[in-house]
Amino acid sequence: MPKLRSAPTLNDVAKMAGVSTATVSRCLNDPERVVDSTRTRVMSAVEALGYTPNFAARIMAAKRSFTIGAIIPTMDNAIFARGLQAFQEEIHKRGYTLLVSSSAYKPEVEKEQIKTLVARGADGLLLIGHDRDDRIYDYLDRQKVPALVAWSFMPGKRCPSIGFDNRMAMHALTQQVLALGHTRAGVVSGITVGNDRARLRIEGIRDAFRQQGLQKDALSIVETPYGIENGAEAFKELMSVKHPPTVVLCGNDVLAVGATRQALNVGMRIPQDVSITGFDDLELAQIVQPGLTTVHVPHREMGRKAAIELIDMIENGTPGQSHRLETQIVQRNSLGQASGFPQR
Amino acid sequence: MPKLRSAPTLNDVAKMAGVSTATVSRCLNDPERVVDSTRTRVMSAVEALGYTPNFAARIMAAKRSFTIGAIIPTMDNAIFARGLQAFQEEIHKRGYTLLVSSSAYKPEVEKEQIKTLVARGADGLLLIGHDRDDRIYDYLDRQKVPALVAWSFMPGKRCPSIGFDNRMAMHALTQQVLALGHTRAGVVSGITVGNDRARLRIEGIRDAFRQQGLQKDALSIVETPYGIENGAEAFKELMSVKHPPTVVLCGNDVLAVGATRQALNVGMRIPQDVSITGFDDLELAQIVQPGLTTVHVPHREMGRKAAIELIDMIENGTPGQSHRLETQIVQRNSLGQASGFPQR
DNA sequence: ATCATAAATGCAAGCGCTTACATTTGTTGC
DNA sequence: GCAACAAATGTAAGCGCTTGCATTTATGAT
Repeated sequence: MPKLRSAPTLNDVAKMAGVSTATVSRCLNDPERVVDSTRTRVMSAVEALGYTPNFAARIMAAKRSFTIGAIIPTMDNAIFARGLQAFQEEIHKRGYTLLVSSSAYKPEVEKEQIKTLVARGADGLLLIGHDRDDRIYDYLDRQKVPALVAWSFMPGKRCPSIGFDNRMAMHALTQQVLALGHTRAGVVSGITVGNDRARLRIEGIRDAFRQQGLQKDALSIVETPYGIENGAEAFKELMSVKHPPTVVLCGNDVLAVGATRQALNVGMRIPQDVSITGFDDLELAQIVQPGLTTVHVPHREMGRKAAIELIDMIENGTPGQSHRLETQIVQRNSLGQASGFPQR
Repeated sequence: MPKLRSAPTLNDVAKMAGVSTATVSRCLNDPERVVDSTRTRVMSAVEALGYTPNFAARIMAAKRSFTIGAIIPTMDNAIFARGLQAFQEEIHKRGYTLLVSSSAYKPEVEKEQIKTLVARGADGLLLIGHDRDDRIYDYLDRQKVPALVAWSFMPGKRCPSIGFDNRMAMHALTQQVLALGHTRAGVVSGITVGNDRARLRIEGIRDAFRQQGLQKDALSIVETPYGIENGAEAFKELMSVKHPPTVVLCGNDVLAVGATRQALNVGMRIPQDVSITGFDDLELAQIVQPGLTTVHVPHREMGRKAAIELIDMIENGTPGQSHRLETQIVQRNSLGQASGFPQR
């Protein structure tokens, strides 16, 4: 029976070059260890056969894959794109490949993806935010796969993190808002369950209000999934009360853009009639009219640092160190004084 | 010497449950084949040990991974996000996992990523556009990994494709533009080398101009990488001549948004002073002011159909069938009459 | 030449899983 | 109670690669 032609293996190459599989393997992974003449012979056999190593086999034998996995909540908008791109560039420079998958903000999907990536031999994992079942961390420990959290900075958690202090950043922005005389604010937050970033941003707002001695009911909060449409809906909801807020603080730029569109649609002027702020400083923020006042997050730097730290954890077995990055408020035109302010 | 505690294997589970590894394997992959009582026993061992199968081993033994790879040119903006999300949802429904990587529009990186994904046992591949070295298709054939092209529709190529006719779509848009009296157009295109989409869109524009009997020099074309900033730069360049075009056709929405910003920055009114069009109909297009007239691409449908087709190729060994999707021109406000038109 | 030493290569044991095939156990009809 | 068959389980051979160790070959000092 004729054997099906199938992908060439190490063995085929070895036979063709007249050497052992070990030598071929070394040729590929550690070329200095084999003498020039054989190497040339082997390489031309590789070429002639169009051989590519089978990673599954390689991973299994070497227990090392030079692959890093990342699980992000969504690919559907730009929130994670820039940082991840930087992450990928950096690890690529160091000989690793990135595999990404998205959890759609669903904890159980994330769990599954983590297992998939680990089972597939990822040498390390990049995760977003700290919020997840403790058993996942146990699992990672047991499998001895180092993981690093980004987009959040909370040292002392089970996973080292590279990011910024969501709470303080939002706190600073809110202080600025309050200084402009606003006393009633609406908040359009992302879904907070399983999302520490969203939760902490709200806390930051609350901190500032408390500090200013404002009542609790000065704040009305709506939670909604990320998405422009959702931002618009939430804005509508916030505005449909007797004394609507004079400013709407949004959990991110995508929501803020939705809010902006809705405001414009119903003929409100920004910031004269209502102020709007965002978070992230995506490209969107400078495109929308009026330009969005928002919190700038150093996405690329975060991606790069995360890559460096994670690879250190992988290669040197270090526990990993957390890094805190600075955010910065970007003034554009969507935030103004509260109407009627100053008054005395 | 104490053995390092390491991840539990099939063997550990088998021992704990007092069965053979074969039974455990069957429990996991084909539960009906094992009787209830043993299954319970095995499952609780799995639970107790926190066992997860090692994919590398599984792939190697089963020659099947239930993984599909996708290589997209970039994750840095939203162009591919929506379609890919739909793709992922659909394959997930059918029990597959998606692994994504991005080539940064570099052919040699793409080639490497393809090999990585194949070597890693991907059962099938989703590729963007047809433009690539023939040897890559040879390689895919040899490895017997089915591949499908999206974002392009060109039956008869080596790979079946699911997408739209970039040339016709742009042709239709340009006809509409010309009907408004424009006779000099600027074009901001993506880099055309290795990018059939970009090239075909330009061809579509040329077709329409030719049809209208317009001179060749009525068209000035600038190529630039995708990116808002680049769009702005390109626009500036196009406008810096004696008789600048009255309309700028952009290869995609991202470039168009950049062009829009630049126009606004130098005080031009859109569309009174200059018209701008895009391609893709990203969310961006409705956010920018004025709303962008563009070509709507059915991203989600494309993603879904691609998933269905590719899985059919994988599971039934079919050669794969190409599907053509319809695009649609979306009128917003960035396209208007040529200034001074109608004139006679 | 000769022997110690280093460099290059080969040998073969796994890595953790699936699966054809063999064996055991359970079921059914008479 | 037993043959005949089906269902459940076990056995063991790989899948393609890496790598510790053994062996061969080259190098160089004497």
